[in-house]
Amino acid sequence: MGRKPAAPLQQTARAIRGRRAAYVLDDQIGFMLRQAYQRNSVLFGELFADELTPTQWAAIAKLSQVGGCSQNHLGRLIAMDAATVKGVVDRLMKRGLVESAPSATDRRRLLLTLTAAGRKTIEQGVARAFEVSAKTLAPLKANEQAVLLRLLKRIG
Amino acid sequence: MGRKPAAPLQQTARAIRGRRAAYVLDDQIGFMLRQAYQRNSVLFGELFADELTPTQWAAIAKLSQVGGCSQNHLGRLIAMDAATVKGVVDRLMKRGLVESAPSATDRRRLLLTLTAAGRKTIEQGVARAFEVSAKTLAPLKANEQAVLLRLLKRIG
DNA sequence: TATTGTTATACTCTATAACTATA
DNA sequence: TATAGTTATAGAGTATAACAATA
Repeated sequence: MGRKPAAPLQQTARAIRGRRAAYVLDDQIGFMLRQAYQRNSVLFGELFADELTPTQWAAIAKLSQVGGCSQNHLGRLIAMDAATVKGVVDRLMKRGLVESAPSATDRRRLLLTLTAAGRKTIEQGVARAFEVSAKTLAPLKANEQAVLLRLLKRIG
Repeated sequence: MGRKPAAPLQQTARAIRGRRAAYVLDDQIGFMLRQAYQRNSVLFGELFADELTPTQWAAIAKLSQVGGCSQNHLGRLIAMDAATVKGVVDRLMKRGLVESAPSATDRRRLLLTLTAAGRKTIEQGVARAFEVSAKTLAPLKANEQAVLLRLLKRIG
């Protein structure tokens, strides 16, 4: 299979020469990020049989990682707005995966923790979550995967 | 600045040796994609002063690129569900950026096109859209940007 | 004054099912 | 009949702004 010349580089070269580069939507980082994230979400839905959304998984995985924290702090850890994380946590509590208790030291805070069911969900989900990541990256060779992750982390 | 060893590779190596790798949310491709896309969206919102969302921009940019097409076809071009694209197009028509007319050759179809206002929005937005892409990629050097785009396109 | 959490509102994404018009 | 496209509806994530309680 022949490799096509990289469009983004052509664009940059043109810009340097002072000519107007065409705006090609499909070559823009935002458009690519959206498409890649969408494909990842579909894979997640297939492997998790729609028990949990990627966002809900992120919330309980992070909660499992840190042991327990306030609602707003959890939001900061997983890059979610206070209003957003509230909705996510509400749904997780309704399913009995997360519980909250007022903090003893600061009565503004709600201390979030995983329930026994929540911990079980993590235990049973980790292998599948790894598989989602592997399948998302499957089009790339191992060294390319590592490069992508390293670069992606720096623009996040 | 010292470079830290790449965690994903360590994880893979561990998995190969049969030991259980820890699931670190922040090292998963899906989590990174979501964060990067979110940062891109924030930059978009800043530069477009919330006149348009990234999705709406994608719709009119693609429409400008292809000249005109049916609603469902547009959805396929920008990886959007038929129901999703309908909402987006409805909002764009309400703002007078897009108009629709029945196709002459296949009367099932509605041919979508940009209005004069829509074409003006594209003209005035392209420079800013380029800037959004540039700012999103700014943490990376030029050659790293090209590598990221090339790899990302392959997992989208 | 700053922070935590809540509420209200709006847009987007996704999925399903039902429907219309045409091939 | 089969297909392309549209419409209706619902649940979820995202963000902003305004607000009350607490630190």
